[in-house]
Amino acid sequence: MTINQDTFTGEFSYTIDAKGRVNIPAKFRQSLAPENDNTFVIARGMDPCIWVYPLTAWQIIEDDLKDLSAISSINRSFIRSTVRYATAVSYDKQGRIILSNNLMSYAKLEKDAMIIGMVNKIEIWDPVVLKKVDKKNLEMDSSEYDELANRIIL
Amino acid sequence: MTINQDTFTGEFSYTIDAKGRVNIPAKFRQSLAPENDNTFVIARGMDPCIWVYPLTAWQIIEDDLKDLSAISSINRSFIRSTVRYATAVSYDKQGRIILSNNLMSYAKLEKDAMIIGMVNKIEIWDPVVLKKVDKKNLEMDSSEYDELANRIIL
DNA sequence: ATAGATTGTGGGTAACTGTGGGTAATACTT
DNA sequence: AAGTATTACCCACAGTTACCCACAATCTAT
Repeated sequence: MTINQDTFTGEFSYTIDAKGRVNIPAKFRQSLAPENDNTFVIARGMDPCIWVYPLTAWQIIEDDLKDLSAISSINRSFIRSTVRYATAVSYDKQGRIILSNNLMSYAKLEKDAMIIGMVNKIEIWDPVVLKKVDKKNLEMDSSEYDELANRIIL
Repeated sequence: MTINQDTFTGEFSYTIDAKGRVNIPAKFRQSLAPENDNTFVIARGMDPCIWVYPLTAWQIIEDDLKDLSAISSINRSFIRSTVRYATAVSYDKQGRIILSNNLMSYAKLEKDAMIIGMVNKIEIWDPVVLKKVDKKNLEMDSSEYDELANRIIL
């Protein structure tokens, strides 16, 4: 059962094979809208992970980039760095996509991968890196975090 | 007789079987609005228990999460920690849902489960953990508790 | 009190999913 | 142009999941 089209939740553990292929969780494939044509766009995440967008969502991001002049230079440089390594990838009959070497080494991915639904996109993490970042976040965020929780969680 | 749609009250005791299935109390199933399509979303509770939302209630949370900008790292980690363990689950012909291993170990669930109506959502507790938390709350909260009671008329 | 329906619990089976590898087609190099 | 490397597509299999049926206990109604 999927929640919404192009909406992803949950955490899954997969392995990357010798050819650099990872499975996209069946649940995510099912919630991908048909217009996307079995295609995602992989890009550099702002955290040390790979971001995976549905094709059509990525197209909207690209359109927004055209209005970039209005935005600060900091945002421009961040957008440049995330967009730069973006690649469209379709999954094969078994539901796998191929990760580029660039992105794999950026996210320090090797054999194991944690795939996390982030509502409008998907993240692919190396388990060790993820654990580290989790720990760091636990130590840092709490007050703003609580404020968010009060606003959003019922 | 149900009180309101998508509103849950009362406490029930159930067993989790070898496949990780628990029954949703018939009373709760009956008060679940038809738009939910026999589907709940299970997620990590703020206490060591599982939170169970009606699908449509969860969709509202998701929509709010979509509006958070990914540029802020706090937003990102908040989204990640909220959505990560969230899974949509429909109940089967016998009225059972399947709990993920992740959530079961988070809530220390094994064989027995207490299912508690929390008005807009449902909580699933391990009986032992629940008893402990109840006891701790009794010792601590009394002043805040009174203050709440003054605001909400019973 | 009894019959019928409903509810909670257990198990079986067929379809699907994740993972590995193979082969043909394409691109690259010299 | 021929050989080599890379990519795209196909097949196979084991483990898991989703779905179905069964039954005992409880509740409802006459």
